[in-house]
Amino acid sequence: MRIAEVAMPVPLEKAFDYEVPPALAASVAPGSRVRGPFGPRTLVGFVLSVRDGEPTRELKPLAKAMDPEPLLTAEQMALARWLAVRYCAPIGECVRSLVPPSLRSAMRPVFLPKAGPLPEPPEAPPAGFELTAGQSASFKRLDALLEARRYAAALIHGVPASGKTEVYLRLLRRAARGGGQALFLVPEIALTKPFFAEFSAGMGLPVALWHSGVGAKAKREAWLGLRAGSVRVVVGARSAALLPFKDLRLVVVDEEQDESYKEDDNAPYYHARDVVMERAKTAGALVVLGSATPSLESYSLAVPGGPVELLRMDERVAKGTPPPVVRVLARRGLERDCLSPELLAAVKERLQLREQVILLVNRRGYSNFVMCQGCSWVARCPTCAVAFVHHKGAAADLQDLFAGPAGYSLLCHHCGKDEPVPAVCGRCGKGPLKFSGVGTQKVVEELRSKLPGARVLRMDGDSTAGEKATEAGVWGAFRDGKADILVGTKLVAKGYHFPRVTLVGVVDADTMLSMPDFRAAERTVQMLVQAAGRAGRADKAGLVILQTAQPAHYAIQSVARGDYAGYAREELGLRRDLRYPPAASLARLLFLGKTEKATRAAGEAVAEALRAGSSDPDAVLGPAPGVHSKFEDWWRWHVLVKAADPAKLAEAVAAAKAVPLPSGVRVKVNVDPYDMF
DNA sequence: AGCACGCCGACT
DNA sequence: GTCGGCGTGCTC
Ligand SMILES: [Zn+2]
Ligand SMILES: [Zn+2]
Repeated sequence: MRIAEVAMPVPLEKAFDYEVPPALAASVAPGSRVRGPFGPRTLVGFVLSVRDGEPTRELKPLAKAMDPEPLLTAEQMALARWLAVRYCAPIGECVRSLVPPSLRSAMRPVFLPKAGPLPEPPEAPPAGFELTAGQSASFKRLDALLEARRYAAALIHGVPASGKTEVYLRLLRRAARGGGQALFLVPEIALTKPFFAEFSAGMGLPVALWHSGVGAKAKREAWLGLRAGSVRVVVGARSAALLPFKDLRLVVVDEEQDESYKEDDNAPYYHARDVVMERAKTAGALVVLGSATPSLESYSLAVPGGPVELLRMDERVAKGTPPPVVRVLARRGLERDCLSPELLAAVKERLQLREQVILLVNRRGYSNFVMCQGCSWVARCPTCAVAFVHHKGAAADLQDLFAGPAGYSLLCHHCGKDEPVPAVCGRCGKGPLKFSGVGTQKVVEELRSKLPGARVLRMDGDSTAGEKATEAGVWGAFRDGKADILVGTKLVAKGYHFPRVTLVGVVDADTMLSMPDFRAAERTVQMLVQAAGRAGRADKAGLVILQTAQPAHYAIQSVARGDYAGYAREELGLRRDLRYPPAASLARLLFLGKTEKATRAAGEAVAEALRAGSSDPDAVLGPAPGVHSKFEDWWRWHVLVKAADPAKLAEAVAAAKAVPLPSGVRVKVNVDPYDMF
């Protein structure tokens, strides 16, 4: 009997065997879209493999082959299997993620177009462009790697405005010659209409656009065109990493540290950078990663003799421009005002020059950390090294245990450790301790009183649906010069540039360093370097003034010295000691339930089972309530599992999935997560 | 995830 | 006496 192994679009680990009726045998192959009975209903799934043999159980026959040819390529089927293993995700969901919804379950057959005549990109770059020495050296090296037509990966570590984009453009154009295909990954936030228009014009041949907002028809056209090889260049956000290619030769990942490349909401929880590197290996293509602040994931691979080649671009294109300056203002945290006299003076000076200022303030809510105002010690979990969060008795039963004077306690959101609030500093034994950071409201009030007459806009950026419109209004008003100072929670906004901003003030770097997340320092460094790159103009150096009570912190020191390599070395050492990515593999098992009791019980049961069955119980952390302990009526608790490598992690995750959960509780498994809240 | 089957409460 | 609540279990 001919048997087809079929992945159905359900969140189940396994695939299902079906009998292939002789009439369908000719059109059922790996990658074929097929319809078959599934319990009481019928579903459209994808064939993983076909074999002849004796069934070990009674099989139902497939009802139909949907298309004349397999919709998915062999490479895509292999990719689906890789996704399922790498991210501990159900195979059906992995296959599903590779097909746009309009093609996934279409009842009409999908005909694959044949590639027509292929337009060639213009050989010569547009005139009037002289590359800098740094651009030229990077381009030459990368072009040689591209010409070799073998798998290779390179990381361009280039200061902001070093002209990485021009290097990408020339490489992409080269890759698209002779039938080749190229993928340009761009962070969601940078993928604007003007950007796409300029990029398409620069390429000199049709470019497909791919992101979540692209309509069904355009997606279908792009997907089929790439599959056939007639579409040669595609620019897209995260999900473009999952597109089909006929002859992939180059992938460029711009701003490779950008967290929008990680799918953190739905299975498969993939990282686009990992996906394109895997695909480039099979296709024999070149991957170029670019960043001013490389992720530790990439940077740790870009060592001499390592799998990624490091290229540096330290020189800015506009050579006359003075480099941005980062000034560290040490504060003790005792001050009543949140804006130091030095910062205020700098703001005043910029306003007199009719320039603009952005003051960055962290979002509040999860930023209630505990810091000593005497010695700047921060209360951190001894096992996780993550800042404790100062909680107003979250769970009633916890409150009973640790009813301090005011019913507060310290909670580690990684492992769930719960401690009474200390009376004195854990380092100097004195104090006083302070319990919260600064909010935008307070900064605005202070500006009003100390700089009367300055036009101030405030942006809290909770980015809820209702606030999207007002948010755009604020960014627009600031760009149009309707205010001098923007007090906000983020530095970049989709489609906005602020050439008149010459000063970025980071009001409270300590809050960012003390976010309850093992990546807090990495994010702080990236934000500060990006801020420095964004402030300033062609004729004027940008200035970043950051206020911190921890001027000696390794992250702050590295930024002040402009020593990213030093920072990365230090951080990587810590990640190794504490077994966090990229030095180890990490899974976040997020439990979602309608009642807190059941949700927590699920976490407890799984954590207990994992610890009992493991020779390394310290590798299991939690359960702990999420930083967002409840979202849209769902309670959230999580368990973290660490492992030396992905294979060991997969074993632990499999064991976790075998634990029966209380009814009404779901679990989401996120491997190497970025979202820890 | 769906979808059916199951066994207890309050309706015509 | 049935209609329907959603707990539990299975899907080749
Ligand atoms: Zn102290
Ligand atoms: Zn902890």
